[in-house]
Amino acid sequence: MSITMQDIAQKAGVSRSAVSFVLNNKPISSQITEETREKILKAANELNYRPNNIALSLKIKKTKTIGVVFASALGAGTFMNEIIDGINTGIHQHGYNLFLCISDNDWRKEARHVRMLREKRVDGMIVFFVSCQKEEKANHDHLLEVKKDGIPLVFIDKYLPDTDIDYVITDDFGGAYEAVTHLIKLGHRKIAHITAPIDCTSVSNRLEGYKKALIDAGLEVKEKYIRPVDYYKKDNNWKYDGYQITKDFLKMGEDRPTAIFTVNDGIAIDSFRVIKESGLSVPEDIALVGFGNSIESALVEVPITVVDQPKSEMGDKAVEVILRKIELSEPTKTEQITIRPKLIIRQSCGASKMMTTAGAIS
Amino acid sequence: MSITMQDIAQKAGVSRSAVSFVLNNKPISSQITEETREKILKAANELNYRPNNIALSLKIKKTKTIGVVFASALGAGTFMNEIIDGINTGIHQHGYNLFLCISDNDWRKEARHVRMLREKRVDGMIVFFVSCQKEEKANHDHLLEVKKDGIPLVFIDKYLPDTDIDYVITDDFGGAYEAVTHLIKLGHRKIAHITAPIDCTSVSNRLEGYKKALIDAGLEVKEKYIRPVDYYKKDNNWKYDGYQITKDFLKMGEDRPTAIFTVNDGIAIDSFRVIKESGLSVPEDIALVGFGNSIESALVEVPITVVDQPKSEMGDKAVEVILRKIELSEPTKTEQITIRPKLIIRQSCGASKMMTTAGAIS
DNA sequence: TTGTACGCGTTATCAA
DNA sequence: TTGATAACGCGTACAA
Repeated sequence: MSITMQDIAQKAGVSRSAVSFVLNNKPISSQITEETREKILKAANELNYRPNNIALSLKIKKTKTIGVVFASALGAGTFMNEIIDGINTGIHQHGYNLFLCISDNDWRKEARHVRMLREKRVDGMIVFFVSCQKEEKANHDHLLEVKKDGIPLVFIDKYLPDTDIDYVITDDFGGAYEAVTHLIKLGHRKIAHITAPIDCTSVSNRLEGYKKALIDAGLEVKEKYIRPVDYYKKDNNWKYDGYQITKDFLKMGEDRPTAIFTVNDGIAIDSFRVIKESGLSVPEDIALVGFGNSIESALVEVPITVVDQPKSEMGDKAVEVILRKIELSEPTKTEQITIRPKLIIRQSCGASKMMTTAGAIS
Repeated sequence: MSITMQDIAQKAGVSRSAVSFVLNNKPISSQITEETREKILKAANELNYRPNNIALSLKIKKTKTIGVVFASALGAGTFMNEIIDGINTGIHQHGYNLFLCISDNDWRKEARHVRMLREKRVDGMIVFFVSCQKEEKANHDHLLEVKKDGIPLVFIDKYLPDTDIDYVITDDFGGAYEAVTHLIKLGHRKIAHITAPIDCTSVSNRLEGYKKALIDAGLEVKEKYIRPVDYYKKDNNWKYDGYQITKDFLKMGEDRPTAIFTVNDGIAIDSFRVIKESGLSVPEDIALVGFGNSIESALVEVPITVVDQPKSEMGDKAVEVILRKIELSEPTKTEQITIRPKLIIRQSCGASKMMTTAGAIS
C-alpha cells in the first residue's frame, strides 16, 4: 500500500541505493547525474512518497517525539493549552513532535499512558502527574520506571519529593508569600487561606508561603483560618467546592476574615459568588486573591487579583531541559527550575492599579 | 540500552521464541511449562522490559495512533480542549493514541505537520485546518495528499467544499438560523451580523443562516447590517477586532441595529464592551447573540446568549468515523456529519429563562 | 552508479 | 520447546 524507496527505484529505473543517496542529499549523490537525480525526485513526487519514519526510528533508535502527559484537559480553563502552547513552540523548532496523553485524573490511566509512551520509544516525557483521586493516594511507580529506563523525564508544575527527577514549576511558595504580603500591606490582619485536600507540592508550598508571610509580618497563624475544600462531582469529574468553606468563614462573626487567599482561581470565584450572595461585597468587606490567572479570573464582575502562574514559560523551560537531556544523553546533573510568578493586581483587594512584577529565577 | 526479548531470553535461560510466545499469550504457549513461563515473566519484570512498539509497527504496518492537527491552541478559550477531550475519550477506549500538532494558523506549518504525520504512519488524521492567514489564502494540497494516500481523514468544525472528505461539523446554518429567529421573535427587526473576513464553510454557513432567517420572516437582508471584522495583531497572533464594527453600528442613528448576531463569542464580547462604554446597555438598547459558547461568554457581566457548538460531541463523532474507516479499511462511503447545536439563552437578549434545545441529527 | 548484505526488534512459520 | 529464517523499510558500508 505504502510507497517505498524500492517503488521509486523501480519507477525511475535506477537502484535503491541511488534513491536513498539522492533523497537524503548524501555527499555521494554529488557523483550522481543531474538527470538521474531529477528522475528520482520526479518519481518520488509522482508516487506521493513519504519516507517511513517508523523504519527510520527502528534503525536510529530515536523517534524525535516527546510524550506529554496531563492529568486533565479541562481542569482549569486554558491551563493545559497555555502549557502545551509553550511546549509546542520550542519542540517544533528543534524538529520534535508531540504525543499527547490525558489521564483524566486517574493514576491508573496515567500509568498505562506512561508505559505506552515507553513502548512507543518517545525520546523524553513531560508529565503533569496525578497526585491523588478522592480518598486514594496515587501510585507513582510508573514514573520511577521511566527514570530507571534512562528516558529523560521532566515534571511540570509539581514534583515528586525525595527523587532527583527534573522539574519546572512555579515558585508556589514565593507567589503565595507575595500575595499574602500584599494583603497585609493593605491592612488586612485576619487573612484566611482555602487550600486543597491533596498532598502535592504545589498545594503545600502555597500553604507554606501563606504561613511564612504571616509570620514575617508578626501575625499569628491560626488553624481556624486554614481550611481545605471538599470535592464534589460534576460531569463525572471531581471538582473542588469553594462554597461551603466560604460560607463557614462568613459565619465567624467578629472573627470573620477580611481577606481570603485561595489555592486556585476556581475557588476564588466560588468565594466571590458566596460573598456576593450573602450581601457582602468584594473588596470592601472581604478581599480576595486567587492563584493561577485563568481567563475566568479576569472576567468576573470584580476582576480577581491573582498570582499568575507562568504557564507558557513553564512549557518553554520544560522543553529546554528535556532537549538538553536528550541531546547530551550524558548523565547530566538534575535540573530543577522554579519560575517566579507575577502578582496581577486587579480589583478584588482594593489596591491601586499598579502591578508588581518579578523576573524569572531558576 | 533498551531491553529486548533477546535479553530476557538470555536472563531466563530460554529461547527467544519462548519469550515471544509467553509474552504474547500465544496458544502455543500453553505447551510451555508453567515454570518456564514464570521464569520468563520474572525476567521481563526485573529487566523493566517494555515491548518495542516501533518494531511492532514496522512489522504490522499499524501504529494505533491518530494524528490530530489544530490550527490554534489558544484561539477560543477551551475550544480545543473540549474537542480534544471528546477525541481522547473515544480514542483510548479503542486502544488508540493521540499525536497532537498545532499549526498556529500557519498553513505552511500545517502542511509540514500533516506530512510528518504521514511519515509517522499514523492510522488516521483528524484535522481542524487553516482557512487563511491575513490576506493570503491557505493551500490545502497536503490534505488532498493524505486522501490520495488512502489514510483515513476527518475534518472537524469545517470542511473543504468540492471534495468528498469526511467531516464532523456544527450545523452552522441551523444554529445561526435559530439564533436570528430567536431575535426576530423577541421583536427585533434591525438585526446586524458581524462576520469574519475569511473564506471558510463555518463562517459562510452562519452568514447564510442569518440571511435565511430574515428572509423567512419577511425581513429584508441589508448589506449595511452585514460587516466583516478586521484583524489586529496581539501576542504575535492575529485576532479579530469586534470593536470598530460595533462602533460603526452605533453611529447609524435611526438605523442603528437593535440586535447583533456575531460569528463568534469573542466578537460578541468585544461588542458588549463597546456598547457598554458608549453608555448604552445590553439587552435594553441592543441585544447580543454569540456563537460558540466559550467559557468567557457565560462570565461577562451580562452573560451572553450563544449558539452552543457541540465541541466534545464533534470530537466523539470524529473518532467514531475515523475508527470505522480504519478498522474496515474497505472503501466505505463518505461520512459527513452535522451536529445540531443548542441555543443557550442567557441575559444578553432579554428573553425569558427558557432554553431551546434540539437533538443531534446527522 | 549499482548490487549485495547487515542490523534495528518484532512476529510468524517451519523443521527439529 | 528450540533454532533458523524471512519480512517490515531504511541507512550505510563495501565491492564491483
